[in-house]
Amino acid sequence: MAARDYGQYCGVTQALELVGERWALLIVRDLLVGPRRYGELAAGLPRIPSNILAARLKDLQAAGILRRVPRSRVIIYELTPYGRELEPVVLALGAWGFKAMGDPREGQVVTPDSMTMALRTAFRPEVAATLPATAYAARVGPAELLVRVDGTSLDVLRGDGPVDLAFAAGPDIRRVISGELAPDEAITTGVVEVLRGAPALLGRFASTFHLAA
Amino acid sequence: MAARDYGQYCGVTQALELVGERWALLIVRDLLVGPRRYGELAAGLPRIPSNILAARLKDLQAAGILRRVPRSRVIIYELTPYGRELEPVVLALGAWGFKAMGDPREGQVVTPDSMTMALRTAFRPEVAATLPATAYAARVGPAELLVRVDGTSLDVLRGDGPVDLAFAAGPDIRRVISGELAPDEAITTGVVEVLRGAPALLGRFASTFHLAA
DNA sequence: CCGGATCCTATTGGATACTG
DNA sequence: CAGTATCCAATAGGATCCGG
Repeated sequence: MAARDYGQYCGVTQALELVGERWALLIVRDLLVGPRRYGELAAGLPRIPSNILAARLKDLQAAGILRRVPRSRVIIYELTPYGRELEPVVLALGAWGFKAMGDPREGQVVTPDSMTMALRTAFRPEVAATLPATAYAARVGPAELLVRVDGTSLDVLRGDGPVDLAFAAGPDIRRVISGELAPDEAITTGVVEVLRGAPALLGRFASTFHLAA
Repeated sequence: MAARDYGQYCGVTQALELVGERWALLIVRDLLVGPRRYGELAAGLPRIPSNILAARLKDLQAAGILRRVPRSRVIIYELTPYGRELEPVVLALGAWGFKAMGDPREGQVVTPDSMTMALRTAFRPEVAATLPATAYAARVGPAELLVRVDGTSLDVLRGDGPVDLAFAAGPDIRRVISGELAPDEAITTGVVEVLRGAPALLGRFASTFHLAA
């Protein structure tokens, strides 16, 4: 889309010329979680052809959205400050798309980076501020995340650490976040499996992360 | 983009599968201003081929984003409530893209609907609330808009009416909105031509509509 | 193995002409 | 006016290959 011109002098068209091409905003989505190597991006976007990934990285770099940083023999891609300003766009798209997500289709996966951004989208700081600081270990499919909520701040990390509640769930966790499925019901029906900690803490999780459907 | 699947169970990918195709969000942008006929959409998107416009309208309708409404012999396209919820996405894109807009390129036009959405993007209700209600007639290129600000509410309409300030400008009006160009300087350099009313009111306009660059 | 580049095919988009 | 139909150009997808 970049080269082809919409022919309008307008912020929206300008934005779409820079990040409107297929896959571009998904690369940005993953880089919003943190700097990534080429192979990590490819792994987080399993269906992207390698030539397209290479082309997009080039385009996004030329647009000043990301930077290639050589770091001890490997190349790291990271967003520039201007690229990071796309976060509201990605969050708004994610919140809107969330409502249209039905049940997972055949072959659809949940990646750690997409899950991280989904949690950021659903995070309600004003609710979290009223609750005690809590750490969760959330496994959704193959994505294992350490989620730390403290006051109005949210951290989602890969890796382990001490947590108050550890649980595993399938993509149906969406129905808990949307409020369609009550936390205790999610546990009794097996949608969420509590691995460690007090099952009641899942209610706190559901209050902290919520998006209307 | 719609049929081709990103293969992820994620709000962002879901959104991009529905509105990620070329031209789709521009159709939504224009429909956010108001219901439009096929020919009006085509006029507001001068470079869209008619087959693409027809295809997008079909896709967007199938996705539940817009509706075709037969109204007294003609067909009107209007957003559904779900489609209207894309407004934050379009505003976020517009605000981000605004910063990357350089000077207008050859052949780029400003349409009434894109200008309307740009004003909505730049509107600062918290500033407007501190100022007296004001009506402006703004002509930017061929787009002539009646802009009414009252308290925290903004109305942008086509057509005429009594105004406090009428002015004409080129695309460089962007530099006033970004704060690059002071209102009085815009007038003395001819970037903005005041047609009726007190030139000092352009300062009020610039405070009311502002987007950082 | 990582980070791409290349090649070829399949789809999509663009320009224009045409029709109810 | 509100779209279809057609044909060509541009992009995306998929497999494979290459250099450090």
